Amino acid sequence: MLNDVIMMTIRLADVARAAGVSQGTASNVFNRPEQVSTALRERVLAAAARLGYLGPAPAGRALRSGKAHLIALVAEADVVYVLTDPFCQRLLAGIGAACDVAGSGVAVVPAVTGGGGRWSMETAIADGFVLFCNDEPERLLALATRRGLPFVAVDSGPVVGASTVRIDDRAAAFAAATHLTALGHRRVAVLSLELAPDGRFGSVDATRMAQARHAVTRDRLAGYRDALAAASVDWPSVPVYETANDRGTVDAALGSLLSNDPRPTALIAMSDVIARHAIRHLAGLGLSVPGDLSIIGFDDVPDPMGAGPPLTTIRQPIEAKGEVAGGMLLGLVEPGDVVLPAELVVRGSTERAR
Amino acid sequence: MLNDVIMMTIRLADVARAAGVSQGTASNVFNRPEQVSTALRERVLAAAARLGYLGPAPAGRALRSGKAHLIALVAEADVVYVLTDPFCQRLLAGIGAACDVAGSGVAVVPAVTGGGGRWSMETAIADGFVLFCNDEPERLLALATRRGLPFVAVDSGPVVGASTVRIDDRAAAFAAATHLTALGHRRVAVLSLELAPDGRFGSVDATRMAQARHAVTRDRLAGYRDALAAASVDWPSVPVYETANDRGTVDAALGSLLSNDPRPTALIAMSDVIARHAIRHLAGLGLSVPGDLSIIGFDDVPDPMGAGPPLTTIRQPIEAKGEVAGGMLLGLVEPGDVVLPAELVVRGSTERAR
DNA sequence: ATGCAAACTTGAATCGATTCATATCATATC
DNA sequence: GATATGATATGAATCGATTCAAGTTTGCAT
Repeated sequence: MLNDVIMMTIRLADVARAAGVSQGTASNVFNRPEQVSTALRERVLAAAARLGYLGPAPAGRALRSGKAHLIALVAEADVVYVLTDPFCQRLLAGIGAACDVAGSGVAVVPAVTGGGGRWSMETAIADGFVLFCNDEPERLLALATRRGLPFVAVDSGPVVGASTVRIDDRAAAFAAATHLTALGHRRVAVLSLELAPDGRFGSVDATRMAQARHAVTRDRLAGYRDALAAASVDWPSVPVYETANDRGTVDAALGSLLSNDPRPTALIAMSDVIARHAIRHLAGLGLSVPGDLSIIGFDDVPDPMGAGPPLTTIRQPIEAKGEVAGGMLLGLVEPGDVVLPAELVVRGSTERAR
Repeated sequence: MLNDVIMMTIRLADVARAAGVSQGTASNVFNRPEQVSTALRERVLAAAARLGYLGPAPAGRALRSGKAHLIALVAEADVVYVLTDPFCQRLLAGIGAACDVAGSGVAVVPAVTGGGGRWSMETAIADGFVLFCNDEPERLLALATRRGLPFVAVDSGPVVGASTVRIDDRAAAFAAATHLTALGHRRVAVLSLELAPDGRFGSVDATRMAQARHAVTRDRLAGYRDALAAASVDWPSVPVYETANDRGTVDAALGSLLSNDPRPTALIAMSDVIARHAIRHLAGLGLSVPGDLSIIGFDDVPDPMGAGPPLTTIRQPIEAKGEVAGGMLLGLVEPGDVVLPAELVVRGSTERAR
């Protein structure tokens, strides 16, 4: 024992023994120093230093205390996706802001892992989850409920019995479409996000539209419709195309859309990403924005490419969404259904119809 | 006991008892199902379902197994800073890529926390750390060593006994400055990152330069010097200004720099952030880039503003840095001192001197 | 001296799982 | 029929701390 050459990790119990105090006291030295007399505290600390004790082991502490001091952003996607997507990045930064004030950490967690992965919402050591619902929220909500830890859903729409954070997508979309009609546009088309996660894209009819399951998509669509109808544009004849928020599906949608005669004078994109892909596609065809077509986006995320005209869009407070959601989990914000403000930002991608 | 109304969490032991097997067997059902006969496995699973067992509790598992399935990016900064800084974001995405293949998660950790924060490199439950050394690495390295978990340092320069990931900053800086001299520029000035973390900015003399502690800064400076000297530019007379990579210090540096007569024809910025601030400052003065001055940056990070001319710069593989560092921690990449390639990217912010 | 409250310590229980050496049992081999 | 083999199952030890009721001291006023 005395001459043991094997390097062993020092435990709190070893420190306590070396200092000649109980383990409870040793624990107090590290966790509530004011409870321990100065002399004893120093004796224990000295013993700890002498033995090379590294401080209370986080895993043991987490097991016993039930706190991990970590909150996680969960999405139905890879870790890389979350860390790469501009929306998620800003959401994460917002969560980080809340964590910084509470002294917690932030992690990224896929809802489930494939293969032998051991890191998912089911296995993550965390105190709570922020659910990023970029699609029907049911699955994520079910998983989170099953895990039995607190959670807050972002962009899920209202959920009974759960805390949620969102904007009024319908009103914001109404403002977006109204901006265009106010500029005199009457031949408009909508480039939508996915209505259902079934891999179907392209032209959308009324049946399909009624299937929209994701709150955000459904509400934005409703807002566009209301605004156009309010301006006496015949909604059923407005072309609506479904895209996957990526280059391929936007290109395909535009290819089909632009063969319509007469061509629309304005495009309503349900995201800035879609809007920018559209602008790129149009540029490839020699069409200018807003000269030939006006385009309005949604979200107000910076352009990773740094190219193209500044986008007219709806600014939504993404960081604030994260900060509120994280704050709820950390006891900084009253839980509930929080609706944050969004606003129209007019830049250079829209102009008066000719 | 039978009529206990209190909701209690079900433990593995409860499941084992209910299924009439040992706890060891119950554990095997969840962790090495192939070790357990089908009949028994189903019996245990049924008992688990009946009791509403949520699966092995992560905290208990982490304590016993010593694995957290999480790796963390550590910086001497807030969580928000890391999640906001474009360099860190990409580093994080690279780490995430490695995590995705290994089935691990990724978190952000400040080196130390202020106040009562419980989340720092000392307390995080993780399997290893990626150290983002944007300054002298000593402190971070010491902290990581003290914590006793594996770590990999990014941008620390070589460190004996530790794994590191970096680019050849000196060679890359040489290429940057050579690009300018090859275009005929002879009156150049350097906008540097911080040489020492003491809050001193502005004009840098030889003494100060010799104090450069951060490997990246030191090496880039050396590269610029070598390249300029190789083109017979008198290095001691080249103005070097230290900035904090932010608007204020860049503005101040340029204010002083541009009063020199004759004015430089080219600026060498040690980061794209500095370069963009410089361009903005010059634009405010009615000076155009590259018309009036050429500017070269470093890093190749996208412009969050999406404005200004496309920047000539050095592209460094930031995601790859993260992926390699993470990979080392996860056993996907051989540990060691890895030097990744960087390359000159010529865009529109530099042109031939007149 | 005595009584009492306040301050400090202790010890044992507990958090929830994993691990591995050993025991059991049925089958296959000679 | 005896023995070796492989597949399964067991149980106790262990990971490393926190917590709290109960016990012991100390300090102070009377």
